[in-house]
Amino acid sequence: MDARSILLGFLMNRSMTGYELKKAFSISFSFFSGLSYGSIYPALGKMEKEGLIRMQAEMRKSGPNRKICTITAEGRKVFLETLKEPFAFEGTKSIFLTRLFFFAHLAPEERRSSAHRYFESVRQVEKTLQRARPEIEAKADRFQLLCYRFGLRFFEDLSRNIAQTVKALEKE
Amino acid sequence: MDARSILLGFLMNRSMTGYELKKAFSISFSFFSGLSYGSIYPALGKMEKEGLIRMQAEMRKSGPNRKICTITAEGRKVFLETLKEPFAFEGTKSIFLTRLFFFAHLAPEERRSSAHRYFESVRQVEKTLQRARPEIEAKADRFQLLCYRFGLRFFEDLSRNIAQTVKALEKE
DNA sequence: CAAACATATATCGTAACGATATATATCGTT
DNA sequence: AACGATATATATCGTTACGATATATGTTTG
Repeated sequence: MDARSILLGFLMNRSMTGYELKKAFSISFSFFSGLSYGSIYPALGKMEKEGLIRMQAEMRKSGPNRKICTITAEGRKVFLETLKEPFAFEGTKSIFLTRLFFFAHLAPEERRSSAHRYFESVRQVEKTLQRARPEIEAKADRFQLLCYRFGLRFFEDLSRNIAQTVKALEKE
Repeated sequence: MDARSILLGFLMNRSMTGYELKKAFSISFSFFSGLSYGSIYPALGKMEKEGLIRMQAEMRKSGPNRKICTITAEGRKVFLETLKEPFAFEGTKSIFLTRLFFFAHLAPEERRSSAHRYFESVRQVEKTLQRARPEIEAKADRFQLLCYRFGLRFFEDLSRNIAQTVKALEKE
């Protein structure tokens, strides 16, 4: 799914500004998807032109002016069609494997420290996700909870997998 | 690592054409990284201008003309510097979780069939990777073998994780 | 002998990222 | 009261990368 479909997905529930859409990602969504403002605002602008959303400018006395985005009937239709399309595995890019692939060019000590530092960074993200549990459980629907649990297991597996690789690097 | 560093990494071992570089990906590298011609040729052109590689045009009587890329001393230096930089986890995008996140908008039967089809596509990639074993073991160095084994475990874990999610979708 | 496949390079439009610019409002602190 | 830091809010710019497409030659196969 491209940026536009994801934005439409969020707007299916309620109207939001570009800023709110960005925040929506950082809460429950960030560990498996994410969009920057450089993607959000151009996508919103295009979708308004195409009639998938409406944007109402709101002049406020308190705080900077906002543009509230509301999905149209056409937008809902397009989103649901996209969601119904079948989807298959997409090759995931791994910075760790890309680096490991060329590790022959590093000294043994550089390999070990580099891999270990990466392992720690993964553990850090894992812990952050674990701590987000109350926040996510308060807001998520049934399927978003499945996403969260998938994420927990994913990081558990990933940690174990990297640990095994680090171990293999250490006995050389 | 960006496209350029990966291309330099391959050129560390031997000189290659853009076409050969593309093929190098599809063998052992494709399941965790990959570049299209739309990335390769512009990146090679730029690196030649910057003096990281040399490109020798080869006029052949048999077959289309080629441009053989050779890494320079400066290119080797830049690659090794990049490889030595520390790296951390980068949020991985998952088409499965992005879809699952919005599954409330699908009918139960659509959810089940969609998730199951995705599961099958992952199994398919897993099997392809398993079958590539002899080919990879023949060419890979110690670290590239670690990449391969990481990949096998990764798909094993991923399959199990998706299967659990599919199971949760089925009992509703 | 034609079709299909493999070799080989290159560009175009589009999507997306990350950085940056701009502006207002609030909150804490000295 | 003044200051800096943080939060709210929109937008664009340069760059990277992808996927599709164009172009051309050579080889294999039905």
